Amino acid sequence: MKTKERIVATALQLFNEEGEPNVTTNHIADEMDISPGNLYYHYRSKDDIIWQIFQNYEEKIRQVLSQKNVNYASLEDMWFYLHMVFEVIAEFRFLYRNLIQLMNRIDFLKRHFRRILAMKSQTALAIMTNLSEKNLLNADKQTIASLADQIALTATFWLNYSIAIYDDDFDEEKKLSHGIFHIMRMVAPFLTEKDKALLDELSTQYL
Amino acid sequence: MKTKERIVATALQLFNEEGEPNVTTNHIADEMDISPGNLYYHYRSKDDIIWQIFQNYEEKIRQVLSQKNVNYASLEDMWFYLHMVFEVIAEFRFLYRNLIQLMNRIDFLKRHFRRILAMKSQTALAIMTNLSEKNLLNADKQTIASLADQIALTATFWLNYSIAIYDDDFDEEKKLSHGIFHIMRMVAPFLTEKDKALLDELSTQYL
DNA sequence: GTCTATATAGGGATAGAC
DNA sequence: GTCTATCCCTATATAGAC
Repeated sequence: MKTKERIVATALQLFNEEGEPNVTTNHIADEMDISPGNLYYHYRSKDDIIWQIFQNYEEKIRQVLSQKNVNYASLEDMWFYLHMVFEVIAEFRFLYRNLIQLMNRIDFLKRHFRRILAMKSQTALAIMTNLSEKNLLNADKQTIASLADQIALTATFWLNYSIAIYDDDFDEEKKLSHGIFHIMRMVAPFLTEKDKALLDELSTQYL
Repeated sequence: MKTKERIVATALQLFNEEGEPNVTTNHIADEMDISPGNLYYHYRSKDDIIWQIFQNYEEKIRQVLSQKNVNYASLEDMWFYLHMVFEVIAEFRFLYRNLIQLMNRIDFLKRHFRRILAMKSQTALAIMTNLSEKNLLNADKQTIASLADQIALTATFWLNYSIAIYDDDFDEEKKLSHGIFHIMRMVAPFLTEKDKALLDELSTQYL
């Protein structure tokens, strides 16, 4: 791996572990065993590094959110969608932990994140509309629209919520699947009896 | 107002306006036309000021969340509850904007906020259980429990969500009532027809 | 209680040699 | 591309006079 890529990889790791405000450019250079000057040869500023990480994030999340090649036709598909979204969020969790501050500091990031958030909502809406048309989800348009927003909000802030509410050493992996179940339970009242049962079964298996 | 109180009041105002990380102790002193030295005579550190503000917040939110003197018996009561919660959140919104960072920095704050969050969930649960027993809310226990958590999560992060999603100059007041409606729409599918109609009416009035 | 002056520390970032 | 050395700036916090 080239130095330029290593900087981004190391920064991401440290940001996720320590929180972006607690990680200085010197820390990053130290961790990589390079000099601070070298780091600044590759990136003009700390925000430049963050911006590069964000672009990597954006590429990944867009792939998940573009519905082109997938036809969501069952509850499992929705499950799958949520799982992928939460995976990407976990990989770039520092972005979500300090979202407002980062958006205020880096204007590009604000605009791009806003668009991604809208996409999340739209994708959730598309999936549920699809399920509704297949009679797998029994809810009117208004309810579905409201659920879609709610799913986007919950996915975005679930990690913060679980940090706020659980003990610190609570297993990372569990937090994620807990979040997915949390969302599925919001949808549960509108599922068919068969899918409700499936969800209950999965609950006992995973939680 | 004594200087000690003015410091807290000014700090709260600046934190809310500029974001806590962007406000230094010098800014606070400047804004008050006192010297930085004087500020440090009254408070040992910046975190000490934040801790004092937090205690003021805690007192207010506990009053809202203690259900002792209120018997929630109608949809309007729930509305009222949400309104009061959102008011307090708005008054201390800087806490919510940088929640994770502040919790990591100030250990007391973490523990206390955790307890308050649990109370929010419990109060929402109590209200809805009450409504359910009066047949104003038609949902099973599992659904109600899930809704209660969802309400606590949404109330906590609604402000961040609206900052993330809306234009910056979007009216503060509207953001709040928008959040209340958002929560009410989550509950709507389980309301009586009469209350659903009431909600729709209020929607057209307020949004 | 309040001021002025200052210590201390650390972070972001650059210059110039190699 | 990489290093060393260093500059600049700002933030928290303290000392000591009034």
